[in-house]
Amino acid sequence: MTDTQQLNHSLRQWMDVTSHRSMQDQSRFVKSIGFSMAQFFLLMHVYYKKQCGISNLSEHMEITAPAASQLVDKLVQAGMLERTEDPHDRRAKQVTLTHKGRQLIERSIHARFRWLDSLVQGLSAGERSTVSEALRILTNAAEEREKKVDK
Amino acid sequence: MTDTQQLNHSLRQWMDVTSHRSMQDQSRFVKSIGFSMAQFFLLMHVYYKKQCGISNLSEHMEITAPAASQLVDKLVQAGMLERTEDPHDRRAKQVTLTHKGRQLIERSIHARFRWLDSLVQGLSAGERSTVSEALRILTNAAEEREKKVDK
DNA sequence: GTATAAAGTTAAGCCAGCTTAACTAAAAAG
DNA sequence: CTTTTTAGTTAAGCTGGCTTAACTTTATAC
Repeated sequence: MTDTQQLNHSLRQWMDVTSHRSMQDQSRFVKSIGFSMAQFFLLMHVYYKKQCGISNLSEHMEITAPAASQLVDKLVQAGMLERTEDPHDRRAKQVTLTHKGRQLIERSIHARFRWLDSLVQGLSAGERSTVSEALRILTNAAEEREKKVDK
Repeated sequence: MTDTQQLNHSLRQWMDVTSHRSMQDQSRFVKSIGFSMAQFFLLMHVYYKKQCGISNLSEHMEITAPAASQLVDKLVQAGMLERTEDPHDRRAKQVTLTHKGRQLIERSIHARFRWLDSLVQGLSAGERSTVSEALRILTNAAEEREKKVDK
């Protein structure tokens, strides 16, 4: 087996295991906090964007502007989002997370983190350092890639 | 920084990057094939269970039995699931994926796989082997853990 | 400065997925 | 062999998220 085949195999196996897990966990978490997937996705996007407008959200989530507007509305009412006027363009709105909203997303990330954490709990010191190094490599690669996509 | 701290840091960073990505991709994929999240989750569960009953699904997805029954119904009509009578207990139904259903889930896994794949594309040979080894370790750990949970 | 385009909202209506209630049929318990 | 429990379905009704259509307000083009 060549190195490339080896890697492809590892990737495939890993995706197979995690695709199951992560969806399940995510969906349970979202349900447990009483939000819908749509609402959660939206909050997630704002979390990573830090700040964005309605049209950005609608584009990103592949829904119409009214749908985005309404979703934001409910999340503002729920105290998760803040919607303010863009000072540079008074037509536009700036949507940002409130403290409460940010906490929620961070809790969800932490919940996912715990699963991975429990996995490495049983590993030897050597295995841990290999995993640690690999994750560092992958994270960097992901960030590099993100930059390119953002153009 | 100790090894443990190092690992924790790597884990946290990685989760931060992937939690964004994977949800987004998943949601886009599901939308693109014209299914709902609920339907997709259900298919996913059947895929990993190989075969299961309505009550199992309802329990697993945390919805009522009628809801599960109805979801299954639509997916049977869509040609994704097969619903047969359990020979050992004629009250129960055995729900399994059709060929078409299995293909769909495999395509979704493959779609996620492609993202990871594109990440490792730019890595050096040394980095690749580290990543490959780490994924192997993690996959094993996940499988071990799964066994325990299943008791 | 008028016309056009863009950002967002409001309103009306549709559909999917969920729930509860009421039911059928088969198995398990007594 | 009757009673109770279990597995699943059907029906009615609610809600949430989505869409299109119509509108307001601000920015951009000519």
